[in-house]
Amino acid sequence: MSQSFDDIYTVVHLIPEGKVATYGQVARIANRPNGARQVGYALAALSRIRGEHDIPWHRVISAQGKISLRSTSDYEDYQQILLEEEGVEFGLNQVINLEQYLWEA
DNA sequence: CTTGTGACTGTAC
DNA sequence: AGTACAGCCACAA
Repeated sequence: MSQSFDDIYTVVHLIPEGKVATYGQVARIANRPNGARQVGYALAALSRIRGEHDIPWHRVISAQGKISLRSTSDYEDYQQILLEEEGVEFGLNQVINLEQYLWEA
C-alpha cells in the first residue's frame, strides 16, 4: 500500500458531513503542499480498487467549488446528489459556496 | 530506468 | 473572463 495515500485517505475521512474540502486543502493537511493532483489520483484509485472503502470522496471538490471529474460524467451527478443529501447547496452552475461549506480543519 | 498521463492549482497573457 | 503554461507526485507501460 502507498503510505502517501494513507494520509490523504485519512484526511478525506475527517471531513465532517455537510462540509466539503478542496484538493489543495486536503493535500496541504496531508503534508503535501502542492500535491493536489495526487489527492485526485488517490481518489481515482478508490474507484480502481472497486472494493470497500469508507472514504467520502464526494466531499472533495475543486478549488473553484465545482465538482471535478475528468471521466465518467455520470458520477459527476452522483457526487452532487450525495452532497445535496448531506445538506450542501449548489448554485446555478453547480457551484458550492465555499465560504459557507468549506471544511476548516 | 524513461516516458506519458492524470478526480489539481496558481500565475500569467 | 477564457486560455496557456508550469510545478508536483504516483503509477502504468
